[in-house]
Amino acid sequence: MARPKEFEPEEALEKAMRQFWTKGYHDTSIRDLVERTGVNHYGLYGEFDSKHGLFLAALDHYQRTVTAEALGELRKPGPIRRAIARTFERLAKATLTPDGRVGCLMCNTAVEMAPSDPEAAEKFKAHTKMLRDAFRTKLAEGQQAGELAADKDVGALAEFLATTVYSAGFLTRSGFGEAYVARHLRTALTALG
Amino acid sequence: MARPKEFEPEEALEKAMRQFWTKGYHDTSIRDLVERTGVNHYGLYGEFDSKHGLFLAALDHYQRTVTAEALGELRKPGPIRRAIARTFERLAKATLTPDGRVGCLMCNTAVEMAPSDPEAAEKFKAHTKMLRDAFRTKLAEGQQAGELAADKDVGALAEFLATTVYSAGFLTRSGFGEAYVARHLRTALTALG
DNA sequence: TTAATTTCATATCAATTGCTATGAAATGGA
DNA sequence: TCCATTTCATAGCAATTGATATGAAATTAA
Repeated sequence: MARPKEFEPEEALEKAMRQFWTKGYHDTSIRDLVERTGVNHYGLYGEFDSKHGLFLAALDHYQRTVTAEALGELRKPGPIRRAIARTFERLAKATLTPDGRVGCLMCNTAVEMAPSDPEAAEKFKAHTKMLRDAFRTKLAEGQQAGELAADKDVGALAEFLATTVYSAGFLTRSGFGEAYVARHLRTALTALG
Repeated sequence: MARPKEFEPEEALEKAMRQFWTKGYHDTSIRDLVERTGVNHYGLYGEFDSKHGLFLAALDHYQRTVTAEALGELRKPGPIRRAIARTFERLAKATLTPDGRVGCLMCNTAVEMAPSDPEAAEKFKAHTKMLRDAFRTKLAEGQQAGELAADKDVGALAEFLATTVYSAGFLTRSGFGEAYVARHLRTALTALG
């Protein structure tokens, strides 16, 4: 019994996420977000309370979509090295979007916001945990199957692989080409022995 | 035959660098820099032209001091693994300052500025080259001495180690503790075989 | 049709941004 | 001492920031 919204919240969130992903938090203005999403101030604030609230929602959206999707590779059965390499490939591909070499939103956010924004830092930590847990499960599976030496520290390797995901995003955003990133990932994988 | 300056340019540059290191470019205001350096607008602009000019000078200063100093470890004779581990230790220590867990200024800058600031991106690339060249020289030396398998790709490993330096800075800035960072560096070193 | 309700579009707010202008203060040469 | 020169301290500039206020437009229940 009122005027209907002219936008889809999920769609606006997706667009806002891409804006933050490209330009970061501080260098993205409300006006940028209004222009990008096509949603006016009233709509954005009604849905997300503030610029900061929208930002946190965008971080959740990133983890729920981009990351969760790529980690699907680790849940497929098969040799661990191939599964991990494919996960890397998918995540590396996600660092290149129509907006350019945007990198990884979580890596970008950690660098820009973690020291000064506890809420953003917490979202980042949750993201890292998601990566680490997914890698650890697959690694433990591989160790049991004899694909990974028994004396390897699965926990340490899982942390290492999670950090490597951020490294790939970092390299892409920094301007290094796909070959450079691929070389880094290949070298990192040798740590599995 | 005029009023003398009341500040030391090099000292002001050092303080400005630490401000950018802590808060990044966009979130550092001229007023922050004036307060931190103790130098007034006139002095800063007379010496560095603009906020952006001061930022670029701070990047040079970082490479000339913090980084160059740590890479000294690689020029000492001795086993390569120990030399690299010590370089990592020194660079990791530099990510912790009186301002807190600031990370690596070049890593921070690459994430924040590289896509939108060609001049900052160039400074970052020069920094990466400095790291990579230093690692490559030491690795080649070690390979000749038989410390590194002959089939190892020294160039790829040098790139990997350079990126690992940024990873350590990233982890510290993100809030991970020293043990976490040390574990990452130890795992990364296993890529040397 | 009317009235109530919600969204839309726009104007505007105080605060902050990078930067410049202005005049006083401090030096050394004449 | 007086003057030219340079720096200092402060005020102020237009532009932009995140956020809010206002009134018109669109919808449904009555």
